[in-house]
Amino acid sequence: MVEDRKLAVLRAIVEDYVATQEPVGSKALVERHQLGVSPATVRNDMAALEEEGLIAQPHTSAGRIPTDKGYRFFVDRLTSLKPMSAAEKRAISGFLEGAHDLDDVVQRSVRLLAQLTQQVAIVQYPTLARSTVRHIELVALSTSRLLAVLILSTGRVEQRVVEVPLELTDDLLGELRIRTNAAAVGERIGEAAAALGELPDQVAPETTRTYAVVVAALVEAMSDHGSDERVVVGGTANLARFGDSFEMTIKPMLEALEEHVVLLKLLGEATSSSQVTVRIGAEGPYEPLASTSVVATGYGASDGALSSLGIVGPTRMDYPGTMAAVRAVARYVSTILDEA
Amino acid sequence: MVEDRKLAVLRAIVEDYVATQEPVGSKALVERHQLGVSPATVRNDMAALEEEGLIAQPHTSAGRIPTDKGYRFFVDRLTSLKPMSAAEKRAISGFLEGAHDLDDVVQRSVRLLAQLTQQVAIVQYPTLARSTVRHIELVALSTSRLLAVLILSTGRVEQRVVEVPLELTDDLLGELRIRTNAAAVGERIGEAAAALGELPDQVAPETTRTYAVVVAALVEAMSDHGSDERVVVGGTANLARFGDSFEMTIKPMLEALEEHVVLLKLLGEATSSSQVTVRIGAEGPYEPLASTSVVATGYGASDGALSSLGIVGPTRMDYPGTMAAVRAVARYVSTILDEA
DNA sequence: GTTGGCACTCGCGGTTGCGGAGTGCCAAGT
DNA sequence: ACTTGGCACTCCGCAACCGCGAGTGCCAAC
Repeated sequence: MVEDRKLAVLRAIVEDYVATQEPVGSKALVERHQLGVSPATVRNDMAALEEEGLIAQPHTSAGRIPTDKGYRFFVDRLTSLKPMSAAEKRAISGFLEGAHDLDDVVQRSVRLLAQLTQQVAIVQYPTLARSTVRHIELVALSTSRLLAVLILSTGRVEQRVVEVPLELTDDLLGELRIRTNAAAVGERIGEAAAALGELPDQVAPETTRTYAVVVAALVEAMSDHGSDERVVVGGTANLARFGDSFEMTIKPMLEALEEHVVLLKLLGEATSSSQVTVRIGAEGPYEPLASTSVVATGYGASDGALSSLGIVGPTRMDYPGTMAAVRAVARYVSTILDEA
Repeated sequence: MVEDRKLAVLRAIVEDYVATQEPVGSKALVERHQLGVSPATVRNDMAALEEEGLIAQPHTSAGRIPTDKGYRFFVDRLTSLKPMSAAEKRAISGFLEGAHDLDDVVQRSVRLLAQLTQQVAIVQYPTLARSTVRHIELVALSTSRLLAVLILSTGRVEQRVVEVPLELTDDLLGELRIRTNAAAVGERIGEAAAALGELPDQVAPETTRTYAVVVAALVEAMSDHGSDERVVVGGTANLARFGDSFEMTIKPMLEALEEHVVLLKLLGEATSSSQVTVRIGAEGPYEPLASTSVVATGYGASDGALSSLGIVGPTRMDYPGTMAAVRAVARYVSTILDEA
């Protein structure tokens, strides 16, 4: 079938270009892949593929390279994730095994992902939206200041120092502790914030203001880092391996990596899906990264996708391998979070 | 005085080279600075400076650039920190004002430092060694697991999940909580760990193992992140401004920035001193960074230097400005920590 | 629809040839 | 004892040039 061979040619071009990083010509193609046809035939196919906008030549009389559209086609139709080898699986679980902390899990995931894909890895902290309040602890610092500690089911801990208008006695502190915990523990942060918000009205008038400031701090701790989510980046050293134009790729990339808001936007699309999402070149929302791709997926405990992780690298990358690695890491991290 | 002029020439060379990033010749020098002598005279001085190893020429018949030794001389003898302008001071305190978290303080400091110096900024988390235990909280997760939360005077919070061999009752948990707090609160982590270590022997035999595992987790939380200190990096995008050779400077830098152990070593020398320390080029312990300099200083609450922060950049940098910025940020951060 | 042949294109690497900035040295001046 | 102008020399950087070779498109034959 002619159509079939054209696609085989596209696949071969993508694979060779990814491997060698050089435009690939018709002759080299038939040598490296068993297409069973002559270079001339391949040339005809290439002309057709170019017509369709799937490949392009950097200059007349050079080999072809895939266009963004070509990669898109390749990813969507010509590839299936290659499963991880047993050794790789062992490496992954081994790497994530020893984590005792939420911070630690995230940290290790980034490192792992960067190492596995040889790209720049990005991991978003588990979103708080779905997490519940595990415990609230209030510690007196002086007679007028206390430390409010908020412990969430994801293992995240937030803390705020609060100045209170009333002198802090043990009794008052105990009462605060009991009431805030009663109102919030076990609730999702949305409901917890609401329940806490009503507390000040339910207590003796002279303590209303005190309750109000403490509650305000807790609610702020919930919403603050809850919506303004954090990301961690790793494997920046892999930028050095890109060999791509510094100005075009590396510089904008470094700038983007500093802007966590941008990263969140890049990952954002993938958060909701447990599929691996691929954004190729200029498909994304952020122009400076027009010559890079993002491979990302949602992850999280079994009660629904909580957050996302992924990698960003040059459009010319090993999509099947990268996608498989991203998926594998996401799954393992999800399991770990489930256990905790 | 001839000696004086030679030093003026060295200073001029450093300043011009830092500004233009190009080898500076005798003619350009007399034009840009009022040296009051002819180019020929400057050439003689330059020859002398080269003799002493303070400057060098990249190739015959090019201008001169300072050597590491030249920079050293410049930093040690020819420069004094230029004080921050009022506007800069305001910017600094404004930037750090709104921080409510230890994480937040560190995060903001990195950003601030990176922005101020236009270099890559590194901030080490306040060391735990001198900090004291503020509170220990134990929360039951199930009948056999509890979450141990350790709150330190620096505002740092560590947490560990512990599997206990005994069924957890409220009584047991309360007892654990009271005893661990009694043993540890107010102590430096060294003493706290020691005091906690004796706890298991002082309780009813059937609870000894339970105490032991909880204490082990707490002690581990103290020592773990206490010795293996954490650092935060920011302003990587400034690498792009270096314009230096990618292979020589940027690549090893990216690699070093990933290796937090290396960064700690780089900052390490400065931790103990409240002076601003400058390490120029190959003076440092890490060969790949032979063409970069580190400007760092200790910072921390008034009870002694706790930690360190600084920047790393190309040897060709504005030392006076950078040193001033590093010192200013360190001071402000120290004040903030003192208040908390 | 496939294939071999052929003329053509064009980027890349190496070479060559200035121009200019900068130097070192020397002899003269203060 | 320094400083200075002059001068010959060096060598980098840049631009132009050239030839090679990979690769293409097209066509005529199968």
